[in-house]
Amino acid sequence: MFELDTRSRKPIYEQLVEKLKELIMNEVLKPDEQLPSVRMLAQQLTINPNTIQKAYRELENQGFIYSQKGKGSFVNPSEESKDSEKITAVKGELDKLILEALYLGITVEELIQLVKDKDASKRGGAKGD
Amino acid sequence: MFELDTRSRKPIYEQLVEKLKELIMNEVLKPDEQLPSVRMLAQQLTINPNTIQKAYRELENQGFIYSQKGKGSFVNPSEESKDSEKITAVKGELDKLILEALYLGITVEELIQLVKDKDASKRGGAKGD
DNA sequence: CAAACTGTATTAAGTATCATAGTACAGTAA
DNA sequence: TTACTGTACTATGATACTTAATACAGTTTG
Repeated sequence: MFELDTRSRKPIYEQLVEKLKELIMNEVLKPDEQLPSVRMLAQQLTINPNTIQKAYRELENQGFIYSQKGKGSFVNPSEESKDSEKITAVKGELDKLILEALYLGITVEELIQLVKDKDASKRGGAKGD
Repeated sequence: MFELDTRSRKPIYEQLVEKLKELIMNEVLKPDEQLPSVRMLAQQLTINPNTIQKAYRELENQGFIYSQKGKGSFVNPSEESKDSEKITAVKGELDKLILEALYLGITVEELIQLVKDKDASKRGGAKGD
């Protein structure tokens, strides 16, 4: 289900958060679908359950999932996870990256195409990666 | 010259790298212009010289500046810092962020406008921030 | 009820990173 | 020489990451 890079400078739980976010945003994991349990996923990835839980807690804080004691963790419908603070933050990040892209010589047209492609793959449901 | 957030979860040297990158990419710091020396900047920001040097080393690794023993550190002309690995990496980051932006409900038109605005402020030399 | 799942919390230990401090060496320019 | 530059190294304290071992609380199934 995942590939984690142990020798990366990025913490394992962060890599896990990124991967799961991607699966949720690409609707590979559907709204209200149950995620693998903390212990199950830990066993599959050969990682400590605490690390998994840390990732799940982070995903919950970011609004991507919700957890219920005794039941499990589930994908939060996207409408629930939209808040203005986050939108502002993402726009700020985008601003930085676009500046860097332009500085590196990537053209405006290329960037626009990147946006359009991503939108198409989202609507079409095709695999964007 | 800078504002650093000590209570941030981000390391000081990383914040410094980000700020300096921005100044370089916005051409506030011109090509071949000399940066403040390690010790000077450390004194101004009230942080340890080692931390400054770590930031400069990182900027040098990323191709944004070059340093000469006994002389100082200088802004690398942008042509020198374009390498394909980096372009690929930035595109990958952009891909992730665009997906997240669309997921949060930001429209394609908004994103395209963001790109155009950034390009305009770059060409016009106006302050984009 | 009991067993087997769920999420959650806590403590401990080892490792790594971050930041500071102090010192030192090498190259450049007045 | 003097006073700048970048660079390197050791040491120390604080914090973050990861693993480990338990433990508790809630849900579901038999």
